[in-house]
Amino acid sequence: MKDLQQKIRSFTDVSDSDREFALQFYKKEIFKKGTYLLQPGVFINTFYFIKKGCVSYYMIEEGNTQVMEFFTEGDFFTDLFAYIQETPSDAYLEVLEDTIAYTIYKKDVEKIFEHSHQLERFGRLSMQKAFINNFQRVFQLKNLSNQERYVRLLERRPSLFQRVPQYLIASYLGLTPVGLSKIRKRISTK
Amino acid sequence: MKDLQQKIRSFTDVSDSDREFALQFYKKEIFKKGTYLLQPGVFINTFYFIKKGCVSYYMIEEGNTQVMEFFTEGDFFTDLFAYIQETPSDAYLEVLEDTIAYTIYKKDVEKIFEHSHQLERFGRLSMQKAFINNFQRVFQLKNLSNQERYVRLLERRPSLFQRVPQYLIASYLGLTPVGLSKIRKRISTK
DNA sequence: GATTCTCATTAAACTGGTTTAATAAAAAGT
DNA sequence: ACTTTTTATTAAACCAGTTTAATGAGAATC
Repeated sequence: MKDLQQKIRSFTDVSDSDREFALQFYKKEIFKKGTYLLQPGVFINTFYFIKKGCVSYYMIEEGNTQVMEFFTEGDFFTDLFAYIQETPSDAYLEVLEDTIAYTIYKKDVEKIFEHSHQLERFGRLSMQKAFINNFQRVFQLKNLSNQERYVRLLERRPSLFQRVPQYLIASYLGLTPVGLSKIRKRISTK
Repeated sequence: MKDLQQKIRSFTDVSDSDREFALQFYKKEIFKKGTYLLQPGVFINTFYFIKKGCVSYYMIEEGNTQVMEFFTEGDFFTDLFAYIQETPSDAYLEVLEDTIAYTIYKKDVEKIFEHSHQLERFGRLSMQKAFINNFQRVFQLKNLSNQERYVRLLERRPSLFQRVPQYLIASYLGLTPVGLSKIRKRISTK
């Protein structure tokens, strides 16, 4: 759990004993490609940390798959919207590659935050991080063209294009596969 | 500061003494229409709570004003992105109506979170709220048509249309004024 | 090795927006 | 009250995407 320890440390200073307390609740799990960690209508009470692998977070709106996010190595994730609000999810979490993750139940996460002021702070800073990520998403969706968003994704997460089919990336960018293909062509011929 | 007290209470249980501790740092301020609370290049070290009035949060991208949010009565706000990251802002916070707000400095916010575990938790839950708001924004930008977003805004924040010029609402929705006008016409003639 | 399935590209017709510019109406300033 | 400024609508030309359908190429299955 070195990677998980390191991740926690990257947010804020937590004492060794606090970190030990937190880590005891995590358990390592392996998920096969094609597994659903979550489906619509279900309550989600698990938080995940990816050690190795890739998971997509998407919804189906009027028959169209809408990819909200891809999670990869080093990401903490869950359907945070349903998790926080404690409502049935509208989303899928689908394992795109064989994945190794550390998992923890919400009730244990709450025990951790309850355990000390420092760990509660870790919780606040984690939420800040989640906010920042999401804010950048809003910024890009609102203020950048589809082409600009494609180019940025290519720059910032190039490995995604190696491991995820293009039609899912198109959906993530808010495009159809045809639309993305056109953009790629436009770029390559100039 | 009844409204501010109530707002804090709505997040989590905080003892009377903790609440007193927090409230001491807020001061009431009045801002005239047209005032900028923030401009690009500046560090923001203030958090605001609106008692009465309206403030827009926008950026200028390639010459175009891009409204990210409107804040009104009962909203906690700042340029949370620049505030968290402690980087110079890219944004404006412009007072759209004469506004009464309670303001607090970041260093005092940090004192508050430091003061007790319960207040730290209040901080975490506030961040969760900010995340949820922003998540819904991503959802709508990605998965709804412009027309659907317009209709929803009309339903959910009808008073905005009374107090904010339409071209700013267009920008908030990710449209030009001409585009919004067309959508309004399309809806009214069916 | 042949077949099937999945995925990316292309073409053609279409659509919901944009840009630019003109007009009208309302609000603000003198 | 008159003028100026701000805001919303409309029209016309345009464009970046969509939808549908066909084609091709690679990977998986038998």
